Amino acid sequence: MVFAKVSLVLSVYSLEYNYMETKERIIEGSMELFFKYGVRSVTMDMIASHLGISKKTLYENVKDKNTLVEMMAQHHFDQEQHDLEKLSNTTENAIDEIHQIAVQMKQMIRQINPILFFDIKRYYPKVWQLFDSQKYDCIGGYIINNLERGIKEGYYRPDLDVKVMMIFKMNQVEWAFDTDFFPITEFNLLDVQMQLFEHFIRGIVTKKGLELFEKYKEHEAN
Amino acid sequence: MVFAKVSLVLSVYSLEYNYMETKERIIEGSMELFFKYGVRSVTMDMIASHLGISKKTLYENVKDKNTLVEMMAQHHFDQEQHDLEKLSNTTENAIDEIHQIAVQMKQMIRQINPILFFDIKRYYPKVWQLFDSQKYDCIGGYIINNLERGIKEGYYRPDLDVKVMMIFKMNQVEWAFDTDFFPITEFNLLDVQMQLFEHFIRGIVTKKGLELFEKYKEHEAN
DNA sequence: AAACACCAAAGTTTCCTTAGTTTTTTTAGT
DNA sequence: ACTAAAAAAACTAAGGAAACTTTGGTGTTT
Repeated sequence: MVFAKVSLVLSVYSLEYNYMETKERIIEGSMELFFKYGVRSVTMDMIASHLGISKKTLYENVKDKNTLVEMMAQHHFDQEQHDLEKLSNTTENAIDEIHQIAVQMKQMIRQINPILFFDIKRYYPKVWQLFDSQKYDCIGGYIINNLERGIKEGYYRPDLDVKVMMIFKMNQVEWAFDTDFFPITEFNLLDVQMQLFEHFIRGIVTKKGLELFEKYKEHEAN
Repeated sequence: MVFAKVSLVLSVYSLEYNYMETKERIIEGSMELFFKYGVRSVTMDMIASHLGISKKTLYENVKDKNTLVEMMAQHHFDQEQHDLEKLSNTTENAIDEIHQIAVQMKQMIRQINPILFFDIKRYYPKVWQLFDSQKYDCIGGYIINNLERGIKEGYYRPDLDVKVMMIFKMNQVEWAFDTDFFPITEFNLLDVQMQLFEHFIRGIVTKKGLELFEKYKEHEAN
């Protein structure tokens, strides 16, 4: 009787194992490898092997490597966006919010081998461009909202041109990922980004905002 | 009249008994083969043959191979849990208990071909994930109880963060099964796990606890 | 800068095995 | 003898492993 119950539960669970699952698995699995080793050094054979499927099956689900990289990047971008959107509703103020953005960026940079950005930019320039424009639409809008929120709350300087600041910030992030300026062998990507992020914040806050920011920084250090 | 009634009851009873018996046999029988040869190399034909039933009968009781792997894993997990729960009531103290856990783990590893874990993780990732979360709920809780018991009895250090230790221990076990770190061709899985288990115990005990642990170790060597 | 050679990896194809299903044969019970 | 159930055998489709072909990135030479 009890045993039959368990068996029933497991049967229902098994039904989810279908087509969408395979594609999702492929994206997640390839993302793990790309994050760890970059794109160029991860072969399609490796991905198939990692997933326990044949190359044939992989190609039945994915047109080619280029498409896979796109899908992976889109997936990651969507996730990132989703995480950002959650912050608007769960943070107390603009400083808390921008501080959480920094924390999230830190986590992302920790789990991604910097060679990933290099590889995509160089070998998959279309993918790079695709997300370059999406970035301005989505994340850019998000930054503008945060800036406006901070101005309203009195934490950011009221004379900020929010559009200029948005463009500046987004270019700064991209610029700091550029290995021409900050060669990987000389600079720690995480350090560079965090340095520039703090610099940006310090440039936009009021006295009141700075005090609050220092508090959050202190809280994070403990 | 009465005779006809009894006969009906017995028929219903034996039908239920037969059904449960077959499914149980299938799980136990497939578990024997999976433990010995892993999952991938054990075919449904082999299982049917091993059990002396036809493939048709096998599929009348089990939806598909995926479901069978899940059922087998659940069955094994339940057994493991049951065995663990018995230890709380039959052991004299926390050291005795954790020592018995080590003994049980040793027995389990002895009877399982390591390729089983590899196969499930790679080819049945959903099954792997299913039991990953269950692990933290059940076995994690059990470890915390043992740690709290040991602290109360004076065998474990009172400043232990039991939650941190639980998560650490569970991740350690999983990590030691990872063939990326410990290739099967170079390492004996049992040795690795026992080494790490002893190291873990030595890290949590008081002086008093260590003396007692040494006693149990000595007793086991004889 | 262009041409060339090399070779690993992307992408494709082939052959085989196995999961799952169906049909045929055998067995057991009445 | 009859029938239902189970076993054995045959079948189909899908997926895996391996082999094969093509491509593109890189290095060398002119």
